[in-house]
Amino acid sequence: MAYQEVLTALADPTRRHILESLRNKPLTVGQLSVAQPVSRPAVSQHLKVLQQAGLVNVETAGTRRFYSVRREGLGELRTYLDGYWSDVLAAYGAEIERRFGDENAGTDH
Amino acid sequence: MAYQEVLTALADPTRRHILESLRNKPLTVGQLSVAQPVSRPAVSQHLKVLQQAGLVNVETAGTRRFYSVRREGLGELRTYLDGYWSDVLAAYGAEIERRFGDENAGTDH
DNA sequence: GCTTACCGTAAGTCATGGCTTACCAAGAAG
DNA sequence: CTTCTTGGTAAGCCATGACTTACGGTAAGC
Repeated sequence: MAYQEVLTALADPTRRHILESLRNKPLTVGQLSVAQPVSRPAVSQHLKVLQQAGLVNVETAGTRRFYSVRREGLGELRTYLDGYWSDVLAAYGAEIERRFGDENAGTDH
Repeated sequence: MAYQEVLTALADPTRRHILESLRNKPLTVGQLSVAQPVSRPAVSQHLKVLQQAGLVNVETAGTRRFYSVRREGLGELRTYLDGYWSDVLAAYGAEIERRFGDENAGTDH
């Protein structure tokens, strides 16, 4: 749910591959497994991580479980990145000012 | 440089903490170290990873090295997220269409 | 020149996490 | 009811990577 968990979840190549597979439509664990180079239990474990990070949803249909991308999942990460981004930009401006403002003190450009 | 490396770099809590410290202004390795719960060499190693991921810049000043956030670094991650996001949104529309379009074929609501 | 501050690298230790096989539970099918 | 499919969980193995101490190399200060 927190952006930290999202980043941890997205750090693994297999999990990213799973998300890529879910990009177009919901799939079952079995369907996801055949597209992955790892075993089905491994996929299950990855799906658990993705779910806890809020990146996927599950929908049970009998014995099958359809996983789909949770659209709000990336929201928190995006919010964090936006905030960070603006701070970095402000810091960049301040750095410029500090350097060139100092070397020619008194100017107002 | 690739988004994979960015995600891997951002997955570590200490590296995120370092990036938080650099959020407002450039700092030396020593300055970064005192703010971290790990040793100075550990910080150096993390900075190497961050640099290879394109997330930080270095500026040498005598024996000191000032690290700062590389603004284009986050851009790559944003681009990746944006691309993925748009596809997911499109797939969501298609999924809605597939379900409600199918279960009542012929209607146009 | 000598010493001190700054910092990157090497080598080794140890925990984390990703993978496997084995197992178990629940619904579908016959 | 029995059998097959589907998939989550447990236990164990092993590679990766995060950390440490020790070292070396360069610039600054005296």
